[in-house]
Amino acid sequence: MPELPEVEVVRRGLSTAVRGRTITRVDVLHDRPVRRHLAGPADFAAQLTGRRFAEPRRRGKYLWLPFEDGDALLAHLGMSGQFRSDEATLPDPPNTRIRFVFADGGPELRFVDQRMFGGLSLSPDGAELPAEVAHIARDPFDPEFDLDQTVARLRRKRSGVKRALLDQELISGIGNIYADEALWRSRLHYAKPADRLTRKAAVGVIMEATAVMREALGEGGTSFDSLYVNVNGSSGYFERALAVYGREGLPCLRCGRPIKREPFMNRSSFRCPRCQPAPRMIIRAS
DNA sequence: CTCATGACCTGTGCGC
DNA sequence: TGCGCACAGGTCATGA
Repeated sequence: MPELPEVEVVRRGLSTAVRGRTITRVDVLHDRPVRRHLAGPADFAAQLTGRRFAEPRRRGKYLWLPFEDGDALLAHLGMSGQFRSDEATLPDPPNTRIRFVFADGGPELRFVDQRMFGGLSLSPDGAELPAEVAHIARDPFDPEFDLDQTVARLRRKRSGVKRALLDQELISGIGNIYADEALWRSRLHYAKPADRLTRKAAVGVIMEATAVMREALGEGGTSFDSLYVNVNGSSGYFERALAVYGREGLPCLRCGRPIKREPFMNRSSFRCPRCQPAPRMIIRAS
């Protein structure tokens, strides 16, 4: 589930659930999600114990939870990560990997991750911008996001436009769903060379990506009342608002032609064959 | 430097 | 019923 809007929903949920609360115990139930904490699981638990959470932050799909006395808990949800805030009396959800217990005896925080591509680590001095996140570009919700600079860099990429949109060092937060949605709205084929986009087209596809993520966040916000976000994608937003993603064989909402699914970058791309035709082959000089 | 590819994991649903 | 395979919303290391 987690692209920018979903991660932002989680960030807001964490703000409500853990800000101002002090950790008294950390249980590492599986080592893999703390693999990037190089000092090991026991050190991870020891370092966090006794710390109090401040306001959670986000860049792109990365989350970090600063502590009031410095450092931060760095988190990435990967493909299947969730944070859950549950009363301590309730059993762990399946695939619970890390459990945080708090001094106030209130709800526990549980990091749940089926595939374990995500993970947690302690980022020393990471309150402002963790070193692990420094290579990630600003996302379009960032007040300092620079559209002109991003457009200029996009138009220098010698790759297909979808690959460029997914490049978290160019613009962060966009994943497979919102890339496909932005391309459909912009009537662009995923393989259109980024450096053949007009300035207008480049601006347009970034604006559409931003717009679709903003709409998705709005949907997530209205239905959000706990930390649970459905990994299976059965939330209302996905049923109602996606134009192409996951709609293979269904009619294009603009022209009625059946949506095609094609492999691209070891994943699926969905497009309308009429609205988003394959680009003409370009023979580059030298 | 840039770009493309496969590895990293578990679980589910489908066709046979 | 059981098995094998395709597939799942991400990132990173490693090659060319």
